[in-house]
Amino acid sequence: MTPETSNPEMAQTLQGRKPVETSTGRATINDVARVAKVSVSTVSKVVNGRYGVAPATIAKVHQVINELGYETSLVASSLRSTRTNIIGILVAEFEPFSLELLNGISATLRGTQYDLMAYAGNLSPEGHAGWERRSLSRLGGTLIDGAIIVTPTVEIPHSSVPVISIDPHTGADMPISIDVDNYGGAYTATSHLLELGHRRIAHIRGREDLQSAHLREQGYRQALEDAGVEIEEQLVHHGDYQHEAAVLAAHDLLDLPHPPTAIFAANDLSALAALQVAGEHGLRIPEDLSIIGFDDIPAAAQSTPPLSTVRQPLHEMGAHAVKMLLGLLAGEEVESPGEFPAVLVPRKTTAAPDRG
Amino acid sequence: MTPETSNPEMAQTLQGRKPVETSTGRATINDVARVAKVSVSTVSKVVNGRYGVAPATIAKVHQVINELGYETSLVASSLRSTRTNIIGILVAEFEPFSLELLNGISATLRGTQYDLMAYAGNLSPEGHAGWERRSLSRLGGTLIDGAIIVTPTVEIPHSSVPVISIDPHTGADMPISIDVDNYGGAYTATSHLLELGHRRIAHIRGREDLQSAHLREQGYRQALEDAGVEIEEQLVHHGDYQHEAAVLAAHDLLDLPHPPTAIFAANDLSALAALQVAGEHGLRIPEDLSIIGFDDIPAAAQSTPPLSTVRQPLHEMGAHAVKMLLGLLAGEEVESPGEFPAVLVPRKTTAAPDRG
DNA sequence: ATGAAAGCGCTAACAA
DNA sequence: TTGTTAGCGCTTTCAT
Repeated sequence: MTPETSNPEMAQTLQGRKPVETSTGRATINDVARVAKVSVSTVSKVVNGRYGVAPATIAKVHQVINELGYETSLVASSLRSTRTNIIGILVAEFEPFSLELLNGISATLRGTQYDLMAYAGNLSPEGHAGWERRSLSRLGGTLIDGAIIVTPTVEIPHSSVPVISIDPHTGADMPISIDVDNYGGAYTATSHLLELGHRRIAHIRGREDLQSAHLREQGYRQALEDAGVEIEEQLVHHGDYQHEAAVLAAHDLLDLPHPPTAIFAANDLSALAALQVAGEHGLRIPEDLSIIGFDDIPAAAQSTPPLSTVRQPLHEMGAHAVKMLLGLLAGEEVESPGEFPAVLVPRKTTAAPDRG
Repeated sequence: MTPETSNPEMAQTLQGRKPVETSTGRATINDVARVAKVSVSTVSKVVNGRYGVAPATIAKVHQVINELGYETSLVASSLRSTRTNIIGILVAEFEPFSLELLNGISATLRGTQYDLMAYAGNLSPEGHAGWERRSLSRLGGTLIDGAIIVTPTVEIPHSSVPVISIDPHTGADMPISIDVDNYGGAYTATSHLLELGHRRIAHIRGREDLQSAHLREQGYRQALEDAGVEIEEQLVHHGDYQHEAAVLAAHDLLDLPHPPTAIFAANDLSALAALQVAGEHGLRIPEDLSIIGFDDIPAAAQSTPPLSTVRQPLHEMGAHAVKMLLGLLAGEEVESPGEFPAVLVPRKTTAAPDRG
């Protein structure tokens, strides 16, 4: 119960002009209170602009705050109060897809009262299923006022804070979510190849447990069917949205006795992998093989040749997520919007098949 | 002092199989302790794998944890203990530059014990000077074990956690920092223009209070001088690394009675602005005007025509920052590395001046 | 092997 | 107008 708990050396600092640091390198509200000779609650009131503090006291406290370089601890205050004015965005990792989204989210949040905290906590030893539940639970309710979860793979439990999910990969009982038209985008990509004159069009799949992958495959199949092209099952190859598997897939596909003239990969990462493998096979792109991806990540524009793809309007999707979340936070009713349109971005990896 | 503080409804849940939720939507260590009929300290020991708990107790506690979906609160535990295993990256905002860096940082952190938290807290009403100090103070010492600060503009105070700064824009007393060769990059960009045959080369400056801007201008001036080209001061125009000012600058420059045939902008954002203005002036790029930027942000590759620029190896710089920070965290001595090389990326906005 | 109790830095009733 | 007090959820001695 003795009040001399910490940093006794700063007891009479107001007269000495030199800036004061706490021994631990960080001033606490207690330090401020002691130096200013007021109670911690008074300091708290000043810091939070509450009514009922004498002007002279306010001035004194502010002076000490400046002297000590005091800044309220996010952690401590968030533990006690409900509002933190921080929006959390939870991602499995910071790859191009999340980064694009983050860009749109950040831009939309500018000028509002909210700060943005992006958290990637995929590093659990048990693999990464359920990262979203863990992260949300660890941050939710205290640190952040609301969350945007990117490509969650499992159901999000009803959490203590409002949640919006972007491009959820399960079909299930998600909270309010934002999605691209996976089916339509795949249909568009495949049709583009068809219109160029391709008939032997292969597909490298996405992760089997994710609904987006299924929808993209369905779009692909439907486009072929509508064009009256029979689907050869050996041209539909396993993949999982990652580089490794796509490299394998591309090898298998190109080693076929009668290889495809075009490949539609379920995402850009896979398409880029196929592009690389095609090069190793001595194939010229797009003369010998057309390749198209899905997502339009930044790297797609920078490959040689630049990758044709289908774009998810990630920027707009992020922006929309923010608007919905702010609505939720303001206590409004919000509804999931329809699917965002996927648009064809033809670059240099698609062309008519070489009839030579 | 009564132990029945919260969630009394989950008192006899072990027999009922259905999953239990707390009334507030989030189970706490107290809920677990009560349901498992042990003390909170025992639960804490189990969660953190401390010695001295009976196997049977461990099993029971784990079972309850699963039932309740309990997850330790980052906020609460970080308030009490020193280690959080979270690295913080502090940015003014999530723009392309920081995002690129984040990408490299994230990749390097993968597989380590650390999670990554990126925080953008520029939204203070007083403008954004000093955001780095505030953010660091708010998160440091408790939430994060170490920090990487991107383009800090003021001196970083000795903080309670290890700090690495990337591309600090002051020349001053920074903590360990990572930097690109601003001078050399600017020299390279200007030389590129010179070699193409340009003589009337304009420069749109960066923010005057930032050292990087001065170095880039010096590189520009030195390259001209070394080439024996006299500098016309009216061709060196104010800018501040932002779109707005660059638009103004480009207008002024192109409205000159004897306009430049080439522009070296202090960063890509400014160059892209110039590109846009040149279009409005009816100029063909690169026939009528060459433009080169600095940074190589993703948007640079996607403009029409794609922007020639000088690249900062942001990925490597981020990776290096992580390595140094991990070293610091492990108690090792680390030194600031030399400047990272800036490399010329000629794209389609630079060409020999049109002699027509 | 287990639990009681103190306290991390802060906010918010409530008293004075 | 100011201070006292009781926690937020957790970790950590220190008893038992």
